[in-house]
Amino acid sequence: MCAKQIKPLSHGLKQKGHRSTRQRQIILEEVQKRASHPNATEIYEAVRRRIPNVSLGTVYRGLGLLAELGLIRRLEQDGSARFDSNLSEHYHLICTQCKGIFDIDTSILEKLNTHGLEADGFEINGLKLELHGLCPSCGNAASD
Amino acid sequence: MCAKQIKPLSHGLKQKGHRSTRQRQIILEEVQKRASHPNATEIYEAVRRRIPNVSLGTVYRGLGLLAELGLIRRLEQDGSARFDSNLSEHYHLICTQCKGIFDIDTSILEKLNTHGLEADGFEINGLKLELHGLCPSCGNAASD
DNA sequence: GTCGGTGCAAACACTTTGCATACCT
DNA sequence: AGGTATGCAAAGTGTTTGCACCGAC
Repeated sequence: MCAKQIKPLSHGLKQKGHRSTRQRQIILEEVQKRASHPNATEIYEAVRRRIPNVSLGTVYRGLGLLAELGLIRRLEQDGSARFDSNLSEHYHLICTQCKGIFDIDTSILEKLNTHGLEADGFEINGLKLELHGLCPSCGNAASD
Repeated sequence: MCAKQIKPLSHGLKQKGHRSTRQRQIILEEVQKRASHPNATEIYEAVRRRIPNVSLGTVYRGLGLLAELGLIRRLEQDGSARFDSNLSEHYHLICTQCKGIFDIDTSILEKLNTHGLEADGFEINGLKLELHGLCPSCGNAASD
């Protein structure tokens, strides 16, 4: 009982009849290793350092499955997918200059009012809020 | 004061040395005509009904220019660009079922607290907040 | 052994771009 | 007239998919 063996993957996968494979393990590890919200190509290259002949298709399928199972989060930036292993509720700040994505925790709402973010060195000049849910007609259809 | 002749396009364009063309006029009109946040293909097809041999490239270039000049807003949904002629500050609700995009005005923040949106028939189950601005390192670099 | 996963390459969807011609100013 | 905008088609980018083989269970 020494080496800490994390097994959230096989657990999560097998529940739904999916298999735990070396590729999926490593894809998950590589996403978790980065706080940088990597895109599929970045993960592909990282995985390829460990499994040289892994295919890009496998990485895309793996990332998609992990996101579907809720083991990672899928973001979208500049029209391409990015992935985040931070599952806690948080928001993102996108730097308009370097295009970096920074995690901002939910206390942002307080900070926005108190100018706390400026104290943290961030300079906010716009925000985009998307609500996800059901519109009236889909909501009604669902309850038929 | 009968026929309302809107001329924001030529005004906006010429300021920066761009030309006012039939294609751009019609592209703008077609975006303004829709509250549905159309994508480039939808606009292309609408424009093509009026200028049958317009090219998709022209539509993309036109939409990009109009967005750059601030005459329309560019959104991003499911990895493809969408356009919105509603320039007032507002947010979006994306229906998880029909994928429709609905405009929500800024009083949403109040409504979120008071469950006012539910009264409007929307069922919210997630939100995505993106802040846009400068991260500490880009902010510092800019002030050098 | 079975059935889902992988590697590979082709196909896809969306968008951008190079170039000769057309047209706005 | 001069230079920007257009039409057309090709190229680019990011992502998905079909299929034969491979490997987890």
